[in-house]
Amino acid sequence: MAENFSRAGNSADTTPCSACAVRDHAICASLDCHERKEFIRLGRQVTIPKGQMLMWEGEEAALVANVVEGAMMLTTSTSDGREQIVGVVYPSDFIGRPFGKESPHNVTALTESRLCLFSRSAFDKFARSHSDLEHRLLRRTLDELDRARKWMLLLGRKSASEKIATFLLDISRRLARKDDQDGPAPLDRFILPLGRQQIADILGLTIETVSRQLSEMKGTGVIALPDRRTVEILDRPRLEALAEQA
Amino acid sequence: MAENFSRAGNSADTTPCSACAVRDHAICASLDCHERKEFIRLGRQVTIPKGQMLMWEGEEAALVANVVEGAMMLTTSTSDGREQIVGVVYPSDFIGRPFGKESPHNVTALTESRLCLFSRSAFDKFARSHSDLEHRLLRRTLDELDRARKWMLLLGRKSASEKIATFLLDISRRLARKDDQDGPAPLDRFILPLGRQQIADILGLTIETVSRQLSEMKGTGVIALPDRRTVEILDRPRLEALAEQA
DNA sequence: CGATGTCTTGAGTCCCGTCAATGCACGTGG
DNA sequence: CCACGTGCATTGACGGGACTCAAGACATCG
Repeated sequence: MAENFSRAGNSADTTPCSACAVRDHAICASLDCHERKEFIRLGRQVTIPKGQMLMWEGEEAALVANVVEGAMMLTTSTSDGREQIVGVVYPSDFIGRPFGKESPHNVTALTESRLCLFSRSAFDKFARSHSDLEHRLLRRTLDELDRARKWMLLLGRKSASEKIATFLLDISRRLARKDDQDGPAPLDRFILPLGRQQIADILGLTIETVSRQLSEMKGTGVIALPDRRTVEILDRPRLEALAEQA
Repeated sequence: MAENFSRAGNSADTTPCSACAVRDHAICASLDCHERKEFIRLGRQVTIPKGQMLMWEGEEAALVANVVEGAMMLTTSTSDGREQIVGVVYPSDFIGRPFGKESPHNVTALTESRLCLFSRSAFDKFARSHSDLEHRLLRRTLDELDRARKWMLLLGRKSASEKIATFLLDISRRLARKDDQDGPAPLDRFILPLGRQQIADILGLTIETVSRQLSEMKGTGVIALPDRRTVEILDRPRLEALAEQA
């Protein structure tokens, strides 16, 4: 299934990890030099083109991966086609469903992405015998759970304008460490890895409502929209007020 | 803080676990006899009265626990008081935030509940040195994450009637193993551990909409409502159709 | 330069939230 | 025992916020 992805790893390079940008942030950080060599032999580096799906909801969960570069989304949908994005992952994040039979959601590349890809069965076995790796995966999963639950408050209880404001603040924080090597300060200007429809699918809105709310905020001078993919936050305090920050 | 909870453990009983109903389902199942004795010494059994809050959002995450009996809810709220229930836990489920500084949500007893309570720091230390326990906690957390993400689809994309139908089916499945020792078959008649407002807070609706939808379903003969806390599913296939099961 | 996909804007509708009154069960005390 | 208060739940009337449907604008690319 994944055989047609281009192999990015150069076979002359014995340790692709040494040049890895996310080595110290991903779950691999728990491994020492020797373990890492063993681990890397189980997987391979692949590049996924924008828009390509890597895992399917309900299919066998055959793969897991670390995101090295790019952005991907996790989605589910109802039988009649309504979609909901249930997560967006960035470099150093982990994807796939360890210790599970089937994938609980679709995984699709939002931008061209580089991954460190493993078969789930090999990963599971390795993880079970390296408890530091499991520990790190546990912490990551607990963080993801917190994030998902916080998002449930947004989906269930916030208005369209609050949703948009919260989304912009959230993404400005999450993009901070990646696009520029800017430190942890949130960005005031960034390029969305998502189109309008995808923003709608994250927030539980329609594309028209997203568009209208963004135009509204542009009109009141809270943000600027230099082009359709770029957002500039002009008045962060006002945006935070709109988001009803908890 | 938790000093005023009644101690349920009888000091003459050296192994409260031997009589524990959830011993083989909770994370403790990963421990052998010796480990379990060591583990139990770190914690204590407590009983929480209905309505009592055990953890507060944003407060220091000082406690973790296994639920032995009863039901509890996890909630968050906006600064202006809108509430969202982000999880409901039943016997054998785990609560609290290991390896974290602060609790990400409130935890409140829906019914009188018995817990196996631990200080987080002691639990963290014990878990770090017992990787089977951590493994089991990891699996549980991954399951919870799947569940939370599935709920995001409901919150973001489903209509009021679909929400109610999905909720009823979900709770009939989750109550099955506990109320009666009935096996895994979902119940067709059960007592809600939640009031109307709490159902609304789970589904991202208002109490009035919940009430109207339930009355509607009662009117069409899909369910019966013998009293305000009891639900009887009369026509499960039709209820499943209403839920737009994925 | 069309062709196509994406986004914006407008007009109209409807679902669900809001406000308000009523109903029902339960407990307390006169 | 009934009167009364309290806390939930139900039901109705109404309005508004977000969805739906439908053009039109804009960008990108062959």
